[in-house]
Amino acid sequence: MMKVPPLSLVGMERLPLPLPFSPELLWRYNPLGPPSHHHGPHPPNSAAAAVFSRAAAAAASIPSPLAQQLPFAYDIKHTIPLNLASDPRLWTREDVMTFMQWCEREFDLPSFDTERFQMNGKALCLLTKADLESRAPCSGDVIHNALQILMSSSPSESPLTPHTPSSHRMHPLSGKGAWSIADLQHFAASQQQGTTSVTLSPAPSLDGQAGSPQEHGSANNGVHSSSSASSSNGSAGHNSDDSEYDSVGESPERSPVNQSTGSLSPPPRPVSNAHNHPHGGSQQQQLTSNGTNNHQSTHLHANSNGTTAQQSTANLSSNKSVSFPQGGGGKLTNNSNNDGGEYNNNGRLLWDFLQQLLNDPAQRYSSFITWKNVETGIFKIVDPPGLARLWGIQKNHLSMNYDKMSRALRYYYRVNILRKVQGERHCYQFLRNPGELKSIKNISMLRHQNSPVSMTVKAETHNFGESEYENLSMLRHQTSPVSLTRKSLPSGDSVSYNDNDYESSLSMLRQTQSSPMSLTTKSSKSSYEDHDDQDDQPVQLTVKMEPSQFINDDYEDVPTDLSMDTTDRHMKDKDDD
DNA sequence: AACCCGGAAGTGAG
DNA sequence: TCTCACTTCCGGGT
Repeated sequence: MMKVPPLSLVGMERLPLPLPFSPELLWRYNPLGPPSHHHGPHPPNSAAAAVFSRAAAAAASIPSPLAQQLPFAYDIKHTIPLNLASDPRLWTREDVMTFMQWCEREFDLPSFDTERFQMNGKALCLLTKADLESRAPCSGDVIHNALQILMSSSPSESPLTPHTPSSHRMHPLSGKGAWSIADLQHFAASQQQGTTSVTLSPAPSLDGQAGSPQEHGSANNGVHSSSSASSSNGSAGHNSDDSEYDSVGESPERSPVNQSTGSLSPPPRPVSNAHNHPHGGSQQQQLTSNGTNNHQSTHLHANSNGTTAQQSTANLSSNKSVSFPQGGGGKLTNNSNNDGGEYNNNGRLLWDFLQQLLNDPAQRYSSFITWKNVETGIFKIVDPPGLARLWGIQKNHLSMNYDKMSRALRYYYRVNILRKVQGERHCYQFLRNPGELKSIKNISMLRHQNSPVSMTVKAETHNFGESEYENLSMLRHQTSPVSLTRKSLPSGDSVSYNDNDYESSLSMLRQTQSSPMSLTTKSSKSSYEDHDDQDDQPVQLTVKMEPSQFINDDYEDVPTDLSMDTTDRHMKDKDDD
């Protein structure tokens, strides 16, 4: 198994985006990459600003320990006004102003619109480069790079710095607002250096929100709604420091990563809200320092030298706001402390990862993956190789490609998390909403509920109207504990589920509900690879149901005049032809 | 050639 | 040791 293949992240240039997972991810990589970037002190003049920018970018791409080796990084750190803390995240609003004015002088930058930088240092650091550039068009990149260097040289916040559990819980964005391309490249380089393997810690997804076909249609009105949903959660995510974020004039401009990680990585929250409150007021981050949850799942990371983080605690403890109790490094936290008992998989699962990309408030990943119809959960992988690379990074499988990733996607067919949108390349459809998925302890359980194929709806992507969708949604809800399975169609058998089939299926459902069938659990090597025993049956409708979940009345409401064509997934291509 | 499919075996984390 | 959620590889189809 090639986890770290000899490939670089060539092509990551096309990924000028922060990944939606926590920048702490980078910490896991040993900072053993050669300090190839070495730049002299930046010239303190405007002509050198570009050089500075480039140098800073290079420096910023280097993990903190390396950055600290850079004269440049050293310089800027010691050139900023003395009254400024070396860690910009500790700055007050006034400090930010001081810094901005210093930058103006130091780099001969145009005057800033101070109104646009009415924020504290932490908020400033949360701004992405794009954010900064939008606020300071001619100098945002410089500011960004300067901040990156300062942050990088601040031990506690270095993405690559080993850290204590407490540091681990810093605000996901505080360390590094985003993965720069350089980050990725450096990461790849460090991987090639034979540094240790890593476990990535993605940001958690937002639950039960956008992209969930089953979410009440009103909950998501397209991209923007998902964005707003995330945003609302995002603000919720900044618990202890909300007041400070207030200083950020335009919260939407806050770093999307920040938003996504903050909002998408809700610590423990009541499960009941996952479904009922798409916008999850419940997702208010319980970020108090009591955080037993936090510590529970946090890890102590050691770098290659075996040293554990030690230097960060001071900073972090002094900066209360950064403690962001997220499921410790993104472990699948089945934290018993979790009131709701939901699993916070933190984007570790593919579906969650995709949801995070899709629901990115700033839509920064739309060049990789985008909703085609958020109402129905249909999305398109715009850049399959790119997305696969992102996923590979997320999982530390750098040899990931679309072929492999799509195989993982196909496993979701069986558990009715996804289906393929027929006839459209790279188009898939979520069949379950994230909240629902998160409430499921493990996906394999779904196969017992919806095993291999439930009534799969052949939806027309473009005209899958909301009403129709609602029907489908309802149908899926109703049939959630039930699956209709037909397997092993003989070749040439073109029988498909037409409306009549669907009717008969419903009929079966209604019948079986009065005589519930018990679930049979099989163990198999591959959790998704269960097979029913009827494989030899030409056409076999199997109804599996979970009596306890079966509600009679629900099926009374199932529309019988669905205008959609229902078909068995297994039939798809044959039928289409 | 790219995409899509699903079987089979393997992997790493929990 | 077992399960889970993939990952990897593959042969076959479109």
